[in-house]
Amino acid sequence: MDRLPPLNAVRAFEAAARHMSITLAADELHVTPGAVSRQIKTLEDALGVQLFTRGHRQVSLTRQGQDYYRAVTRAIEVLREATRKLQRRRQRKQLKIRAYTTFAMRWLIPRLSGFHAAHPDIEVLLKASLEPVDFRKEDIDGAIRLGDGHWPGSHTVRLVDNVLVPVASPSLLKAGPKLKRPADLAHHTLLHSSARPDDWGHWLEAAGAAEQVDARAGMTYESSAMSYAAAVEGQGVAIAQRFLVERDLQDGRLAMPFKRTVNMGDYTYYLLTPAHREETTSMRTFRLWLLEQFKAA
DNA sequence: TTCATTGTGTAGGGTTTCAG
DNA sequence: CTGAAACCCTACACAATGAA
Repeated sequence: MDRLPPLNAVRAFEAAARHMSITLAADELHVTPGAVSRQIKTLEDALGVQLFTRGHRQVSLTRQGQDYYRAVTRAIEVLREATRKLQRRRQRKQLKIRAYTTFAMRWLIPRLSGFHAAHPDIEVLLKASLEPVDFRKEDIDGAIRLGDGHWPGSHTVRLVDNVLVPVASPSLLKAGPKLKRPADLAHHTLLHSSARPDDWGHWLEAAGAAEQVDARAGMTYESSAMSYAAAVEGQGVAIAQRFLVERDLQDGRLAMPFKRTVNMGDYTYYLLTPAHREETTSMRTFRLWLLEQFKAA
């Protein structure tokens, strides 16, 4: 049977062997000498090996006791080091943040290195999921969510204007079927995200082309990030949330065939933090940094 | 059914005391 | 100073019971 020895007994043995005295060991461990003596006896019984020879008013290690002591010292050092590491990690300020995959991939992750450079002591752990936020059940410090700004139990900070705009690859616009008026979208493949099925409808309505173009037609992807990637590849025209494709527009991977945009108003992205906890300084730093990023954009 | 609470027996670990 | 015996306290596992 592969069992660990009684660890308290090992601890007592280590202290006694180091001091070469039961009394001093007991002092260190804040117990009586009787307790240490008993622990060592327990250990010897468990191992079936004599570790100490008891002399008059002193103890000394047996041969096997010396070997065991060396091994125990190393093991305790490993344990001590592991504990130190763990505590260092705890002391480092961690922020667990939840965000949508698309938001994380297209916006947050590309900017996070800037945050780490500015605040090396704060470690941001990102989690992606669509689940509703419940700060009492889930171990997270904050979440970035899409909604109308009303989440019971959460403090909310509005992050950005969510503006819908059609995007497509420049090559598609040059070589594909003409795309002068919104009604021409009827001859193009519309790219959708299943998480945001109504975006094309909103935009076509605003553009006055809801009659001519079927807002449901086209191809649907699981996330907006996938539909944007499809647009970059020239597979069709995606309806994008503008701040998530800003870099692609700047770099020329995507272009806007129409100037018309639809602002979703208060239905946009918010930073949620638990209302029942006081804001930590790291969270405050992160919140201010987020807002700064959006202001700069 | 499921979960929380309460009661009970047991093992482990502590102290005190005393002999060597 | 150590070891052993007697004794005490506490935590834990497990079962029984009550509440949702």
